[in-house]
Amino acid sequence: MKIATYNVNGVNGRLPVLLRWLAEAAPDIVCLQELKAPDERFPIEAIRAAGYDAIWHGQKSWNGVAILSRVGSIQETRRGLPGDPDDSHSRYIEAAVNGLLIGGLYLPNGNPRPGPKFDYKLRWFDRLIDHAAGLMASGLPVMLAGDFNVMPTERDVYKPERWTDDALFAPEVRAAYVRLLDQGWTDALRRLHPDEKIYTFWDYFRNAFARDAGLRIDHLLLSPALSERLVRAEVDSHVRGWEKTSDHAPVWIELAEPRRRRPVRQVEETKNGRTAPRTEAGTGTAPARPRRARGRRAEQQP
DNA sequence: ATGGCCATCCGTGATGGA
Repeated sequence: MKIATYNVNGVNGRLPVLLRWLAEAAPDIVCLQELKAPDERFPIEAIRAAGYDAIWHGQKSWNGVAILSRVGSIQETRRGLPGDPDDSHSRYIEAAVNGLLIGGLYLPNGNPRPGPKFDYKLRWFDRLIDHAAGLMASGLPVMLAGDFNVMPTERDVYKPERWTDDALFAPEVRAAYVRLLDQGWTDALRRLHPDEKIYTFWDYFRNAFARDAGLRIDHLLLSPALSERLVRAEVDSHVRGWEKTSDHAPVWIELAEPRRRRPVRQVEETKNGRTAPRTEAGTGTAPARPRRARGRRAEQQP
């Protein structure tokens, strides 16, 4: 199963690029950010014609998030983060899709720093961390995906020294990202590419894409049950080079099918010794993992 | 250090983005 996140920077202005990328990449599930359109102007007909169902939370001019799927129904579980009834920004949408729980998010930019926008970013981040704690505690296979507007480390910025005071790289914001990950989330791109230069955004100024002056700010975070299914994680950076493109590139992961709990006898008959030790079919030989990583079945027991 | 670009809206510039 292929799952992507893409900050489209205007879903209507970007529709040809979005449809071209959907046809080429054929993701199963997509989180979109920065729709920049009210609910009634979401291009649902074109997206259905491309083979996708969708839910969306729009807003005039700014923000806006959506979840697309071509693999079964989308059961919306939440729109908007809890913790601030006065928050009018459309920045979070959550749904159960194809056996996963997916939170699609667009974290505030926060510039200039300091200032009220930066304060809003930190408060929003705190609300995300609170909500994510509940998702993690559920033991469900959960993914948080979207534009986090945070470069986690110096490796994720083309020129870190120029960004130290920016709201995307400020110490408080990076610390909040660490607090989130410390709940047990896995940064999918970094786990599979620990030392590579990976960017997901290149600004429109100064020929940034051609110079590869980029930032890594779009992330896919996996709960333990999903992290162990992660097989690929990539950035479709060539899309950033298309005409009339977004300043972000699509980012995606590939998840293996959930491992089945087969009888031990069947495992031993069908596999040689190389894979048999990895089974969790009651052999007690599965590799040590954090307690949270136990299967759903175990979590449901009192 | 500055400004560069792009999308949106009852627009002819302002604002937000990162």
